[in-house]
This record gives sequence, C-alpha cells and structure tokens, in this order.
Amino acid sequence: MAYRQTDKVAARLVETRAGILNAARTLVAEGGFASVQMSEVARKAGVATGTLYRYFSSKEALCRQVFREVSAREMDMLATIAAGGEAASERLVKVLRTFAGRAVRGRRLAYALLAEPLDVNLAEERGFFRRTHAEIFARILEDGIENGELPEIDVRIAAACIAGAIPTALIGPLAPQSHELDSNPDRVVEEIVKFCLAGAGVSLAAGMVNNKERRKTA
Amino acid sequence: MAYRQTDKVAARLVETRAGILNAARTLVAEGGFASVQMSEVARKAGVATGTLYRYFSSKEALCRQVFREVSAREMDMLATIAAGGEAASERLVKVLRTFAGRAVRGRRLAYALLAEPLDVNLAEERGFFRRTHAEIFARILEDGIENGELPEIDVRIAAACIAGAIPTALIGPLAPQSHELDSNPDRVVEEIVKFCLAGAGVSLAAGMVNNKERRKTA
DNA sequence: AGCATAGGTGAACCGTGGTTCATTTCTTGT
DNA sequence: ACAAGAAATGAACCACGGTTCACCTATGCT
Repeated sequence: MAYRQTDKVAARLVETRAGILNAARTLVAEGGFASVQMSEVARKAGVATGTLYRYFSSKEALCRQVFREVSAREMDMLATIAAGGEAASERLVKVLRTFAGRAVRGRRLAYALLAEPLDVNLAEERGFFRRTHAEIFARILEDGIENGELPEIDVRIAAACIAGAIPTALIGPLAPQSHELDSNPDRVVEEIVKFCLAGAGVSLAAGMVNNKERRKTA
Repeated sequence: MAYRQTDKVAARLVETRAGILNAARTLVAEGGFASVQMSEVARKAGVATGTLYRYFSSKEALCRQVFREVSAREMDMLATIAAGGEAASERLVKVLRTFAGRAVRGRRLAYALLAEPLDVNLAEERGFFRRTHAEIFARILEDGIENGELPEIDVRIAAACIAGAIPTALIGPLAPQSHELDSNPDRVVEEIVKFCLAGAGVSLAAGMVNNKERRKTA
C-alpha cells in the first residue's frame, strides 16, 4: 500500500470542515437559513461546491450541524443558570433576562433560530431547541411551586407561554421597531420579563428586589 | 362587433373564481400553504391550470387572497368582542378565550395562519394579521389602564407577549399532545388564558368571576 | 521516482413546480 | 349560420439550486 492519512492531513481536514461550518454560520447570521446556498458556502469557505459533499452528506446535514452548534451554546448558557443554587424566582428572572437579552442583541441569529420560516428537517432541530427552553423554564417553575414560592400552575403550559411570548415580543412583526430596541434594549427586555413573571405568578416585589441584586436581603 | 360579456357569463366567472379560492382554501386547511400546488388547485376546482392564471396573476396572489379571506373572519370576530361595552378585563377574557378556543379547534388552519413556515410574501400578510391581533389586545389593555382596572404596563409589549404566548402554547412543538388537546381543550385554554391575564395584571379573582358569567355580581 | 489512494474540483445534470402560449372551445351579435 | 372575440386548455417551457461524477491534484509509502 502507499498512502495512509497522516496527522497533518487529518488536521487540515478538520480545519476545512470547521471553515465550511464557519462560512455557513456566517451566512445564517447574515440572512438566515433561507439564504444559505451551497455555492455561496463553498465560495466563502474557499473550496469547491463538490468539496462540501465530502464533509456533509447534504445541505440539510450542513444546516442541521450549524443549527446544533449555535443553539447548543444558547441552551448551555440557560441550563447553567437554571442549575444554580438560588431561589427559583431568582433563577427564573435570570434565565428570562438572559434569554431575552441575548435575543435582542443577536437579533438576526435569534430570528434564524426561533422565528425564520424553515423547512421540516430544520424545524425538527428547532423543535428540540425550543422544547429544551421550555423544559428549563418548567423545571424552575416546578421548584418554585414545590417550595411554595410560586402558586400552583400548569408548569408545562406556563413554560410554553413564556417560550412563545419572549421571541414574539422581541423579533418579528410584533416587535418594537429596531431602532427602539437598539437604543433601549433593557427597558423592553425588562417589560417582557415582567409580563412573564407575572404570568407565572411571581410576585412583582420579588422580581424587583432581584433587579438590584440582593443588597442586604440575604 | 360580436361579443359582449353577458350577465350569465359574468356570474359564471364569479363562480369559477370562488371555486378556485375554495379549492385552495381546502388544500390550505388540509396541509397548509406549503402543500398548495397550482395543478392540485386546478384539479380540485375542476379547471385547467392555465385557467388559474386568468383569475390570479400568480400562485402568490392566490395564496394571499386565501390568507386574507380566512384571516378576515378571525379578525372580525375578535374585533366585535373588543368593541363590546363590557369592562376591559371582561372583554380581555372573552377575546383571549375566543382566540385560543378557535385556534385549538381549527388547529390545522390556525397552524397555517400563525405558525407554518411560509415565504416572505405571505409572511407579510401574516404580519398584518398578527399586528391586528396585537392591536386589539393593546386597545383593551389601554382601556383597562385608563379606568384603573389594570396596572400601568407597556400595552404594546404585553399585547405582543399575549399574541406570542397563545399560539406557541397551543400549536407547534411546545403544545400539549394533540390527543390531550382533543380530549380536554378547555382546560388547556383556561390555563393559557390565566397566564396571559396574570401577565397583564388582571387580578385572578376578577378572571374567575367571569368564568361563571356575572351571577349576582352586578 | 513511481505508484496507489485520498482529497478536491466545478461544470453538467436533474427534479420540481410555477408559468406561458399556441390552440381549441364557447358566447354573442348580426 | 357565421364571424369575432372571450375564455379555457394543458403540454411544453423554464428557472432555480442541490447534487453528482469523471477528472485532476496532492500525499505518503517503497
């Protein structure tokens, strides 16, 4: 025999793969998944279109991977907060603020992940993403109910409401004008969070305390 | 000259047009806008594909019209309730229940109107539809704030939250299983409405009173 | 150097489904 | 009945963009 893949080559392959994902991710962040064209991805990654198919079996597979990588970061972030040791209502506030805050700031990407029309294959991926959100919310609500911080509500439904309210109020046709979001993102985020907290039965007073971070509460 | 359109013919044209819209609407209700194919519409309407283009300049135009007709009915319904003379919180409860209730019962169509991935042209139409919802909610909230029934909140944002929470909690990946919705739609609707009312600051007690329709309240 | 094999290329291919248009059929006035 | 124009037809057309594949280049071993 006369050829066996060496480390150097393997490294280059990894790099190329990363480059392709990178190019695709950039395109998504610029114009959503709909704007991703294989020829464009290839151009941006500096390879031929055919090459893409040596790394990903199809456009769908590529987009899926992009979706996963981008959404994983978001989910981890929320999961970390949710796993913290604070009181349920405090964790809830933090999670909602983070979720909403990141969505406003990365609106284009948030749009792609949460609201953009996309075909069934990717919709599955999004389904997972959103269900994970809802689960995170639901678990915190459960905690809160268990130890009496929150009233007894259907946590699944409340979680779904939250997971729907936040993106809708921040991105898409019902969101405030972009310039308002840019000039005053925190106010809008606070208002949305307030709505969701109230919906879940968190007393507003408790929410407000968190606003200033425990001062002399503990 | 030798031909001038007569009433009989004009009537037939109107009928054919209606037939086409009807066929298209049926297809939408069955499988969403994505499943609409001109050839299918033609088959279902009993005309040739070419004929469609004598009535609608393009597929987009046809779908747009279908969207408008279907959504107009829904909007009117809500607008009528909103214009009623009851107290703001009562009107709010009614509007939310109607919105959610109709969505659960006509889930396939609601999906097409509210959640299905569709391309930009129709997305515009949907934008109008959703903005109208939000406006209806917002106006009621304003009324409530003005006469002191409700706390002072940002009505635009609250309205957007509501308009996002309800569909998300009822259709799509975060909704309860279909069989649960079928067997127990009212419970789910009530729970969602409760969340939204609480979010908007309607005291739960008031909401509950309405549940039984004023008994001896007034 | 020479061979075997992996990796890369990009122009051509192809399925899909909306749209067109030359032709046919129907309507109406003379 | 016939002409003149309107309406309907549906097979052919076309654009689009993902995918393929025959060919080329780079790499590693002897």
